[in-house]
Amino acid sequence: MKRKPAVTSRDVALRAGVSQSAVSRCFSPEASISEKTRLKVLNAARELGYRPNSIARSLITRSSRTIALVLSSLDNMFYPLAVEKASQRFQAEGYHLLLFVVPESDDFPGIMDSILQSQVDGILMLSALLTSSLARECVDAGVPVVLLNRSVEFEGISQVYSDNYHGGYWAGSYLAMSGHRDIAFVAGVETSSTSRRRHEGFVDGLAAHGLVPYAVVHGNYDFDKARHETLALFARGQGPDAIFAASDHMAVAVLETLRHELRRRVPEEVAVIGFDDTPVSAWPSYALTTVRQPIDEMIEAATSLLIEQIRHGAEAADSQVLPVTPVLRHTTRRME
Amino acid sequence: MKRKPAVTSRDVALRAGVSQSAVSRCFSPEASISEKTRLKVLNAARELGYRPNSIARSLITRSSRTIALVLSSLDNMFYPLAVEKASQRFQAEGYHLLLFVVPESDDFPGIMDSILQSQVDGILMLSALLTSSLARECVDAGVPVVLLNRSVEFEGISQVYSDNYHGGYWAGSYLAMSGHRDIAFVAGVETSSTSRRRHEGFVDGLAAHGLVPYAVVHGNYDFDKARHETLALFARGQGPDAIFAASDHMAVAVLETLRHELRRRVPEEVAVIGFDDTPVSAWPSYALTTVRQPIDEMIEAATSLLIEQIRHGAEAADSQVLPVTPVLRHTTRRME
DNA sequence: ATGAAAGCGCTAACAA
DNA sequence: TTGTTAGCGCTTTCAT
Repeated sequence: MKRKPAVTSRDVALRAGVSQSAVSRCFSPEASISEKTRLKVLNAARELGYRPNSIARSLITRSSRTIALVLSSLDNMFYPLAVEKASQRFQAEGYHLLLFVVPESDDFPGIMDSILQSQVDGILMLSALLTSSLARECVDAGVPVVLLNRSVEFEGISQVYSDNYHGGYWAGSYLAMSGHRDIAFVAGVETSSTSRRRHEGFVDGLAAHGLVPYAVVHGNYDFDKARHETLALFARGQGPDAIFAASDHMAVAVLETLRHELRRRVPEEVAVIGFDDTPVSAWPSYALTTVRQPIDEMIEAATSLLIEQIRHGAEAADSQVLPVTPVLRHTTRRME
Repeated sequence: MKRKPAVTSRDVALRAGVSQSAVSRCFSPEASISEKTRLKVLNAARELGYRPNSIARSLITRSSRTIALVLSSLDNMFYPLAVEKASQRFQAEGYHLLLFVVPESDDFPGIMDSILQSQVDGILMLSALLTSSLARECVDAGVPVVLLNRSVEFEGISQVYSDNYHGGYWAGSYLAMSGHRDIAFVAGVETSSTSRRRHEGFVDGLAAHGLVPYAVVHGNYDFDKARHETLALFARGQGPDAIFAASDHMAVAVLETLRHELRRRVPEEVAVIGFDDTPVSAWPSYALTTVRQPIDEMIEAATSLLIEQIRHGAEAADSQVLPVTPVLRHTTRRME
């Protein structure tokens, strides 16, 4: 387990003929040190292959300069994209990223414990697993948390989300205005606030045109589950003439099932709308009409909020909601 | 920056009326301690909300129980899948994952420095950026490295890769045997050993049937670049009657371009083969014939190798090559 | 089984 | 500007 004894600042000090603290100062930007000693130290350091031990530094500064990024799956491209963007931002700010992929079924309190033990400076949550008691633990431990597209009934925690309600509303009313009457919703995970808000918006959007949903099924944000539910939707009766899915990932599953298993033409027989606007929805084979979430801006806002809160404490906790944008492509009919 | 003073083992010791080392022992599994004190300590710890500080532990044990996972992009689904799997494996072994997404253009030596400073116990490289001098630094620093689907001219570093050469060979010879004569290759990044080996295999596979490539273009593993190169392939002359792409991600770009921009029927006019077998290639709209990389097994092998090496030192360095499997779907014609 | 004491490698007062 | 000193919170001898 142990490695060969590493080169320490003392070794460098000895070799450079200066004190250990001089070496330390050499490696912290704002410390004052003469050019002469700086050079001596830097030389000795290079010769010895010295690298400051950031663990020791963290211990004393009480800051690991590390952020925990928590999510439950990477198979919806929304998440890889978010991770990539977050990684860039944090790297630019001098933070490392500790990644936790926690399947919904896992022992989440245990994971939270392990996250808190790891002394991260902040937590960026893209997963729906944070209960309010867990949230309280974070706040008690003084660890800033920002939730992305999640919500928890606990204040003092920042949240960034897109306007899921209006996205759902737009989808519902757009489909209604396009002349559809039997409009189904493929929801995400039942407990997810994101899916619930989209659902609510959708229902209200339909209601504005005197409609109620043809059916609501649960796709759990999962490809295969969405496929099965689509099949089920058409198992008896006519089936819907339009489907709104709570994510592009599920919308693609719906589309594939419609075209290749149910032999329905899209959008002529059944229209489809997704949510997210991940790259796949722009691919010509799908050309999916969808509700765009401004993912880059969302990550931008979330990281800024988190860093702000790390620097200035809990009073910086805040929430932001970003607008969504309809993207019209070819899985819906042109209105009139 | 600093947080409220955390609860330390001393606080717990005071409260429980035992020594600080007793508290420490309580939280290390193999230490000997009486049931009585254990209970006292555990109670005090709970009351105080104590959580061992893993930074301090790392400092003394010289092991952060953290692995650096380095990759250059997440937009090819191969990588998110790999990350997810790796995360599970490492989590199960009690390691944390530090994620580094390093665009090829970035200052890689600088990043390596930052990785080494962070005192990770090991590095899993899914990126092609490790030069041999950087590799030497890792070995000098005593940090085990495992390369996945990469290679570097430096020994003492473990490598895990799939049989890229035979994958390429199969693609080339299969297309030749299916009666194609003008077969193009859409390569990945020029410097990537993975793409090069696929290329070599492909060329030899054609040669076995007396063919040479119709053309070789560079898609850089990028969707848009692959699309442009596909367009270029058909810009003058007839264009190829079959295309082998070094990744599914590019193969999808090829397919989309072929069908929707060039109006070629696949596989009747042009056949397409990809590489990876990511989920997208199984989607009915593509039904992409491809060469499957056993991604789970690859990650499994790589993580095992890395953990082995962390435990038993550099002499455990080893390499493994895993077999690939052709997956016949509908972007190629049935032979004869 | 338990406690005292010695650090791990570093930063941050404080003095000089 | 520099060196001295005192820890950060923990694990790990070494006695007891």
